[in-house]
Amino acid sequence: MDPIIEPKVLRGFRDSLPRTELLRKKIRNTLEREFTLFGFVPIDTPALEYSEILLGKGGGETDKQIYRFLDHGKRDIALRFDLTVPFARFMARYSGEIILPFKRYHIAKVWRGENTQRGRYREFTQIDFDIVGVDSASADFEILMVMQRSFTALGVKKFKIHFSHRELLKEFLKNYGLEMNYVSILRIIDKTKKIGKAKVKDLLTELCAASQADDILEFIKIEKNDSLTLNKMADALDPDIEAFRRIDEIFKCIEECGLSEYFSFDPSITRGLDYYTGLVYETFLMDLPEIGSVCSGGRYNNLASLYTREKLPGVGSSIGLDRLISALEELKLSDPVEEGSNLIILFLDDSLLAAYQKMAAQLREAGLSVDVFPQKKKLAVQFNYAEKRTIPLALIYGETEHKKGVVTLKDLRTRKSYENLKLENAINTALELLRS
RNA sequence: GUGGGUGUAGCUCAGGUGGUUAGAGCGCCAGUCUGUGGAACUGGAAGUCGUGGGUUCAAGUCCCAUCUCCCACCCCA
Repeated sequence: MDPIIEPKVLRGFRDSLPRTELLRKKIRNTLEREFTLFGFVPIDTPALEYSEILLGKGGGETDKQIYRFLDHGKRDIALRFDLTVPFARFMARYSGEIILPFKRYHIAKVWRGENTQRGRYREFTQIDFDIVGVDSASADFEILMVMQRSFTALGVKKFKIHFSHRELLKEFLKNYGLEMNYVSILRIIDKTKKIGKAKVKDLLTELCAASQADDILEFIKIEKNDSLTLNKMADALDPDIEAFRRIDEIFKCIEECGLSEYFSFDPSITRGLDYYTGLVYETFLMDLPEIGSVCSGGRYNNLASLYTREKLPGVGSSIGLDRLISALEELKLSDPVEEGSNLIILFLDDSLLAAYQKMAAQLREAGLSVDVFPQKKKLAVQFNYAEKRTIPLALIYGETEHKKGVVTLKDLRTRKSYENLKLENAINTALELLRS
């Protein structure tokens, strides 16, 4: 005998069993329905791109742990590690055909060769949605509302979208002459929720004076309510700057739509990525704060600068589907998915094989999803199979039924039989039982 | 990438200080039961002890390497 090859999968990669896959599909459908209600349209891009496209000219591969290799034609290529960079390339390529403002969503797998951990894989699905081609409060708010609607549609009740505006902090740091450390300071502040204020202060004092670190921490603190927080910031800065006006307008939208309970102005939100220029936000599940943000993003003023001279502002958001699913499961918000069909036709007699298939076709015509047990076996085995696959109904048709020209329908959930039914009556009864 | 832990049948786990053919429960298959299943009983299949080396007369048990998963850092989704 040949040796057996172990059916293993690559580290950080996973199979998805029907139960999981059905759940993923359901969540995708829910989200896609929301996106569509807002007028977003789907796009897709290739998994593989020229490395130059993904890495930029400098080829800063260090951070992203990109899967990169030569193909058979010696092309230097790589697997996409996010959906934003391919989107930028996409926009540059089709700038002539796409009508702006453009609202798209993109649900696809991405790959990163990073070290694995629970909820962190090397292949995972990302859900991005963006509005590009405008820089306006309306677009900013619309993205926030898509997020709010999406989580509500998924059945999440207690969540909060924390948002801020990067310009505010930038201005603040400029006053202190710290703008050259802008990005490093942003990254440190971004960790506040995770590592706590004391540690953040330690890290900050490596970059500036201790008193300045205190001032920064004071600046990013959330006050009792949003307007107090805003007032504090307005006192520290020139209250006339554009960022305040933008935040004001967003607040008006939130209030007007009655969504205040879902939003919180939080100056400690900065996002680690350096391409954000305006609004930034993260979403937290109140019953599961430890998993961090489940949906975040922000405004950028130049999406595709690497690939085109055209300036393309936008605002967008990204959800990690895998993390979202494990969160929903932990919160018991993902109702168990039925993986079976509606009805199974039991196999009692070899001579009736064709009759079973014909009946199945008729039942499917009526909109039922139908399994035919594929071979003759003990009834107990057939019933057990149906039960394991959570098939609620069974159709029994053997010699006795065949002679009488009737069928027996059985509700496997209640174990109640409905005998001597004509097939049409059985179909109606089945549809009725499924509705209950 | 750095540091720590882990790995025995499909699943959950037993297997003091190395010693003959590696066990249990659940699950699976078959039968008792020629057309109405969740019970019981009887029997059965199933394990390269993660993988590869080494030490030893002898290794699931000790040593080394490697892989997996988990935890922290990093980074983020």
